[in-house]
Amino acid sequence: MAKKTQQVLVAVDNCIFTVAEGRLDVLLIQMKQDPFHGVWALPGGLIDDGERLDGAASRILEEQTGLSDVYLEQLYSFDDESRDPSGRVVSIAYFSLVQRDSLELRTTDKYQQVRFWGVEGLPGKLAYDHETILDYARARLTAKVQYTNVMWSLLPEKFTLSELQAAYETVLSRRLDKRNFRKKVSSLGIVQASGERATGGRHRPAMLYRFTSREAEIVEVF
Amino acid sequence: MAKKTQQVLVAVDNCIFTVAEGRLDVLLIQMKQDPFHGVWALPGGLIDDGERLDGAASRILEEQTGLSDVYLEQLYSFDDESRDPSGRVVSIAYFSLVQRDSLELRTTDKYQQVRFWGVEGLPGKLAYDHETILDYARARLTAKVQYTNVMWSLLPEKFTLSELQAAYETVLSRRLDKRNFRKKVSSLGIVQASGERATGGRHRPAMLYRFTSREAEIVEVF
DNA sequence: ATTGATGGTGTAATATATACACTAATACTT
DNA sequence: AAGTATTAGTGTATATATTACACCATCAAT
Repeated sequence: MAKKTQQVLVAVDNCIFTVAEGRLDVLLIQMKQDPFHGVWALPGGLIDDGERLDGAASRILEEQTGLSDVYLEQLYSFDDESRDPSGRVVSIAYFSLVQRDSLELRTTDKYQQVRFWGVEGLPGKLAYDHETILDYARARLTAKVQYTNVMWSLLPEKFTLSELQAAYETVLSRRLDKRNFRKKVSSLGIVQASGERATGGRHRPAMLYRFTSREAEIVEVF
Repeated sequence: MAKKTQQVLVAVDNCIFTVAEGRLDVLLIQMKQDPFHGVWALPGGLIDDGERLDGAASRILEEQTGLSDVYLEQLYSFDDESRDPSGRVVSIAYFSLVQRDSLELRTTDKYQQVRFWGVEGLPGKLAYDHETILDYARARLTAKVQYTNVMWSLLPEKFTLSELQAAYETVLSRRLDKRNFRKKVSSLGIVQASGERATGGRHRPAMLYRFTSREAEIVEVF
């Protein structure tokens, strides 16, 4: 491809999901600078020269939210002409699932705040075309949990089967049958008992499980 | 996102598949200009200012191969630093399935030739990172025919069930049972008998079917 | 009339998915 | 110590989906 210049910039945006209290949450930052003063947005920004797309996604996520070591998966490219009022920007979106505990969020003085918001209770319209990106990411997430074991990235190392089931129910927005759920995960072999039990509940203690593999795999879950 | 300039260009590349004689073929052009003189490549190029990504993909496909009105689906973005020797180029790849008959291929004087090649018999190493893109597209294609009705874009309006089965077998690289195949497609309701029969074979004439819908749909085929 | 080639059909066995209800073990309360 | 509230944990019967498998039908060509 020939040498040339273009009036187009390349950016990345990150859709980071987590599950908390039966809610699917997405990580947003609140903008400070016009034209989006006070508006919430997905963490994102322009790539640097010489920087790979996924490297840029990780760097920008860390800068804007404090999250590091997140496995980001490329989602889709968005290039609506009007998606960025400052000019033509093509954005390559990334998405990820993280476990909410063990996160310390912090942002820089370029942004007002960073926090998770329930996807059904967003703080108003998002900046840019970020609602389009979020919808696309949610659809991908719903599809993805059904044929891969990505759910591991949402859960701590050890978890109960009820917690795993609740995570699936939240992402899929539907209830699952407890016995059938357990039959399925055990026949798929994606989890194994750790021997330990969850302590402290006002009820029978639950066995703690762990994932047999924390690699990305295709498993046809639900 | 702030005003800024970047040392990165945006391109699109197209992976156009078809099936012929039991082979999965991909459309390639033969380059004329160095550093890829004589080397085959996927049709692709830089986007124009003000042009949408999918518009650029269609335009470039038409310019370089003569194909128009092809439904292109965005595949993935590739940004290996060394993918283009002339500098940093991010390429958004598109892919499609087309029916081979009724195609008139032509290219411009910027390229030597355009033609389909069997994916298992490529004419040497491809230009850029186009083998990576092709591998990715093949994986997507294999996955996609199994849970959508995209196969329609590979077939003419009317076709026999044997032709449909052969197309699936080629894309999936495995044989399917004739009776089970027919049971499945009829229970899915994705095809309907046209009433007409295929003529001219030295054998019993086959019923011609057509797809009930030529819209993209999720159907869980195989 | 025969031959060669592809079209077209059904059933039984197995595997998978679904619906459904009770007992077990703990913490807390009285 | 007994009772209560709460979540953990388990099995079976039914329905649905998948798989394996073999023969006759219909045409063109000879």
